[in-house]
This record gives sequence, structure tokens and C-alpha cells, in this order.
Amino acid sequence: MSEQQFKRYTVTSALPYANGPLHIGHLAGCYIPSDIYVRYLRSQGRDVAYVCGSDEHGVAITIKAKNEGKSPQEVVDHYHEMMKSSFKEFGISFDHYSRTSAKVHHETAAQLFLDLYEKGEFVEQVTEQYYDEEAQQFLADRYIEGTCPKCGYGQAYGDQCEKCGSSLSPTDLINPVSKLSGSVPVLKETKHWFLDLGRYTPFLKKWILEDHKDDWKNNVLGQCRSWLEAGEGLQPRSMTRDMDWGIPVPLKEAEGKVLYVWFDAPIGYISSTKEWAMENGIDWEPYWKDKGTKLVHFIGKDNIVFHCITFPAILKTHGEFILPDNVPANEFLNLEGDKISTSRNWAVWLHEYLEEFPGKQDVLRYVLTANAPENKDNDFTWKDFQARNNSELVAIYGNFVNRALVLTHKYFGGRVPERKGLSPFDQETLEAAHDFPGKISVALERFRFREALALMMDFARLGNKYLADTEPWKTVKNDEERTGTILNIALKIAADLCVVSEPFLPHTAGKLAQMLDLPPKSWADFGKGDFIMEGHSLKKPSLLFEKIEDDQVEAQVTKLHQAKEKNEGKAPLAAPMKEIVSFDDFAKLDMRVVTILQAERVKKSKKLLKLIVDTGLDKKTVLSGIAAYFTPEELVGKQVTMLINLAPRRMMGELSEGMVLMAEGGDGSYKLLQPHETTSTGAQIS
RNA sequence: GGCGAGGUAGCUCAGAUGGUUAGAGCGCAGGAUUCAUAACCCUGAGGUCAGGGGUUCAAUUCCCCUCCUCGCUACCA
Repeated sequence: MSEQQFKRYTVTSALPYANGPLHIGHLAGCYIPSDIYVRYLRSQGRDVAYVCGSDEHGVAITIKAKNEGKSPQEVVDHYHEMMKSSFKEFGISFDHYSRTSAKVHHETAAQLFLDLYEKGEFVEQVTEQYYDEEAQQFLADRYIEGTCPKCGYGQAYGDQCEKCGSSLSPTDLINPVSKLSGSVPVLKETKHWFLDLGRYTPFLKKWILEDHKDDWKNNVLGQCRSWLEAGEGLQPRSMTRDMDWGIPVPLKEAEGKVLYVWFDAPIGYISSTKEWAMENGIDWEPYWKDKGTKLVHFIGKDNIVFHCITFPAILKTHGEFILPDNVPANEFLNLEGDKISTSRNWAVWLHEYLEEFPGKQDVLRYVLTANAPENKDNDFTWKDFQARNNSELVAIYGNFVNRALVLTHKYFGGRVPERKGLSPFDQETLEAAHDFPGKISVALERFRFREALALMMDFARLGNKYLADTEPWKTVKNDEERTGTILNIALKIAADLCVVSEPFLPHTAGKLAQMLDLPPKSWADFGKGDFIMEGHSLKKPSLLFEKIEDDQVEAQVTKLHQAKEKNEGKAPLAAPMKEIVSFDDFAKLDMRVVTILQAERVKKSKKLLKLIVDTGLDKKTVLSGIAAYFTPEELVGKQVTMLINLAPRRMMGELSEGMVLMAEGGDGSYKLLQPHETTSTGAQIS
């Protein structure tokens, strides 16, 4: 369907998770691009519902609450307000910002679940989950902590290791411990409702990989292809959890269970639309059910699977809903060369930025758009922030506006002068100006925000060039009429600039409109002859942007590095002691000093090294997951300690007959355990 | 290892259904100018388009292989 045919737009931004403040990565990932898009659509006079809200369920929030001695509701209330206010400050112009703890949302999500249940879409499955007998409850993945089997980090969660980033299942953890009571959890049966995503594969493949192969972004298609075509394909996913924080599963037999947060979160878009419609006396349904509505989800790349696979599968199955027309996901924004990390405090927090750079919301909007991770991960640096502010916003945009206004005040007392005969250069400039809104439109509708922003800045450049070439400060000496025409044109460009920059820089456009004393203008007003009337009085100009000095950005970099040092200084917490064992238990372990005779990489494995060791009794083969830390060469000839009577196990087609013992560093690295002097091979350890 | 994304000027990035001199901004050098927050404006230097092979009259663009970065996924006794 071509753009003009859409009757209305439903635009969503990923629901931010209410367990922490917002940082620049959030803004760059989806809130700024969606806001630009929506502001542009509104300026075009299109019918738009721009909705979002806080994502308030899920285990991470209950953990946070527990750690802080608060209730989950207190935690989400706090961050909901904080995020809502940051969005407002940065001019993210949601029509409605809701929250998933809202009553409407609970009802909507439960209803949708029931609908799928009645259609027989769920597969009921009884599985074994960890259960905390002391606390008498099942443990969500996040409530289980243990040693990461991949990197050895002692405090990996049941779903993910924060150290090495591997995604895990709770049963993967070595020495699992309940975070609720500290006890060792036991496996116990529980029933859950799974969505068999594999059944939707043919539909999804056609819809995404064929129907949208030309209009969806490459990175999004690639991710989908990876999910749809790789390995065993889509696995069934449980849509319920054993927990008490969330939306109760609306089934009698499901007491103590809630909807999986990823089932309910995207439904939040619908609930938010409902709330908005209710408050404004509109019908919400066309925004989600009418084929003439264009639904666009703005997200970060981590959300692709839920927005392109799971949620559409749910909507499609329900039957009445439209599917997203596009999901323009951005990649990730790094900060000064490192991944942004909430737990490591490696981030630029929006609430702190607002305090430290008051009134400079548009500067951050500009920088994050100019350097948005549209096609690949990008890096935010304070140096770049400063450079873009000083040499683009101040020197090009601000400077042009200031020149036009100051000259008008100086030569014409702040009144818009009359436009008389046009020179060929005037004509040329006006024609060039005329092309800008169209070019910017095309870029925006294709979700190419960087390009659109660059065009906007080129338009300001056109203004500067016009003044430089016509030199009104010279003509004023002997030709007032010509000077008037020049400034008339310059002011017209400034007024048009105000219109095309509004989606990107709403605060600045607002200030500029005030200085020019313009009524609100829309995209269609661009280039209108009566846009800025002759004789119209301008307000006193003030500077739109100011320079950012070296010390300001240096202070930010220092602040970041201090946070980092503070983090690195923290000694990793030692893992808790395991349960007491008897001497007999210990005596069962046959540990020896052995000599590594040979070492080689295991083919097709990134992590495994194959070691042949002399145990003093025989030669054994050991597979060890240390390829990332040791080269085969440096191991050969070394005496190390080994558990030689461990039951053999086959891995990657090879039999491993024991375990070489390693000290696990807090950073996930491994160190060999060696006798301090060479001893006899086969020496027993006791 | 498999799947996916990326590797283009000092920096940040565009681009190419294969076709004459590969683009932009910043930075740098030179010039011009003084209305403007010493800003604007003009000119210029800078790239064997990651490396190797192939298809082709022609490849940086298509195909194959290798290397590097990032994401997902498998092996960690």
C-alpha cells in the first residue's frame, strides 16, 4: 500500500522496563526515531496514535524490589514517574504513556490469553522447575544464581550470565542457589502453557522474508531469517510463569501463575491505545483492526524476535488484528567504545544529563539522530557530542538564524522587509530550497533519520551560503531595496527551516517560531509566499545554541571513567560455601598432579582443548573448555592438578576422562593450579 | 562450528540492478570575508571501497575462500 493510502497510523515505541532510569541508548534506539517520525506525520496532517508505556512486570523487578526492601509496586511507581518525566523533558511526544500495571492492560492481556486458550493455541506441558522448599515457591530463572557453566562466573542468573552474556537455562547452572532463601533448590513438576511458534513458521516466512523483503531494514530481516531458518527452527515458548507479580493467568487451574512478561508487554501497546481513546472519546479499534491503518513498531534490536515473530503470531492467531507494516529496529549504541551497561554504571543517564546540560535536550536529540545506530552498532563519544554541537548546531543552524535576525533588526528595525525584483541567484536559491521538504519526506518515510537530519542541516547551509553570496551588509550601503529583498528571502528560509527542523529539534523550532513570531505551521506551509508577511514584526533574537567548552565534555568523560574504576575496584564477591561434606566423600575424589603431554584445539569447537595427560598410571584424554584462555603450546609440559576418577563423558565426538582443575577468576578467566615446585607425575593430592 | 549483521578517506558514516574522475559531514591545509557565538562562504589534500581467487569487455558492487568486529546458537566434567 502506498503511503498516501493509509488512513491512519499507529506508532509504538518499545515499552521501557521499569527497573531503572533511562539512558542515551534508549533514546537513540527507539524513542527519538519514533518521535521524529510521529512529529513529521502530524506535521503532514496525518491521523496518528503514538503510544507507549512502562513495562512493569517480570522477575527483574521483583528482584530489584527485594534487594531494596520495597514492594514491586513501589519500584515500578518510582521508575514509571521517572521515565515519564524524562520522556516529557526530551520532547518525546507520546499521545499516551501508560503502564502495564494499569487495569485496562490486565484485562486486555488476560482476555487475549483466554481467546488463544479457547482457540486451543496453547500446548500444556508439565516440566521440572526449580522450587525453593523454604520459601515454598517456584523460582523464576532470575531467582536462581549459580556458577556459569560457560565462563565460570559465580553469580550467573538462571536465564543469563551477566559476565559473559550467555543465555542459560536454570538447569545449566553449577551449584544453583535460591536467591530467595539461600537454600539449594529442588526440581519439581509444574504445568505451563506454551505457544508452539513452530506452527507459524510457514506464515512468518512468507510474511517477513517474502512480502517484506524490500521494505524492512536489512538488519531486521537478517535477524528474522536467523530465527526462522537456523537450527531446529522456532521452539515452543512458555507464555506463563510461576510467580505472583504480573497478570494472573485467567484459568482456574493456574493459581499462582502469571503471564510471561513478554506475552503481556507488547499487548501494552493495545491497552495504551485503548486508554488514550477512552480519555479522548475516540474508538480505539480502527487503530488496531482496520486494514487502512499503518502499524509501526520502533524498537531496539534486542526486541526483534518478540515484535517480528511472537507478537505477530499472537495477533495473527487472534485474527482481528492488523500486523505491523514495518519494524524499524535500530542496532545498539555504545558509549566511549564500550557497551552501555546499567549494572556497571557505564551510561549517560537522561535525568543526569538534564541537570548537567539544562536546556540542551535538542543537542542530545541532534547528536543521537546524527549518529544513530541505524544500520550497525555505533559509538557515542563526548568529543563527537561537542563537535556536532559546536560545528553544526552553533555554527550552521544557530549562526544562520542569528545572522538573518540580527541583520533585519539592524537594518529594518525588526520588520520583515519587502521583496522586490529577484536576481537569478535568488531564483536559484528559492528553487533549491523548494526541493528540501520533499527530499526530507522521502528519507523520513523510509526511516532514514540520519539522512533526513543531514538534509535539514544542508538547508541551513543553503541559508548561510545565500547570505555569504549576497552580502547584505555591503548592499545596505547603497541599495536598501536590494538589501530588503535579500533579508526577506533569508527570513523565509529561516521560517521554512523552523518547519522542517521541528520533528528533529522541537524545542529549538519552538524558540525559533517565537522569535519569528510565527503561528504553528505544517509541512504543507513550507515555501508558501505568505509564510512570513512583509511588515511583520520579529521578536528580539536570542542564541539558539551555545558552544560547549572542552572542560564540560572532559568532565563527563572523567565521570564515566571514575564510575568504571569504582566498579573494577570492587572485589568480586566470593561464592558462598557449599554444603559440608564428610571426609569419606572427599576421599572418593582421586586428585593427582599430572603432566600435560599434548594439547590441541578440538575441531569445530571454540571453547574446547583436547589434552593428553600422563597421570603416572596411564595416559588419559581430557577435554577442557579453556581454549579462550590458553594456547595449546603454553600448556604442553606443564604439571597441573586433575580429578582422574571423574566419570568419562563424551563431548564433540571425543571422550573426556577426567577434569583438569582450574581457579576461576571473578572475571571468568581460568588459572592453572600447579605445584609450586615440580613433583612426580601422579602424585596424589590430599 | 552454524546462522545473522558489519568491515568504504585521519574520524563518524552514505552509496553502487556491475560501467566513464567512489560521496557527505567533521578534522586538516590554503583562500576569501567581517553581518554573525573567530562563526559563515570558497578551494584543496586524503581512499589498491578488509585480503585473496573467480565470473565478466568491465567488480569496490555478483560468486567462492580467508581474516577481523558485533549479535544469536552449540561444545565447557
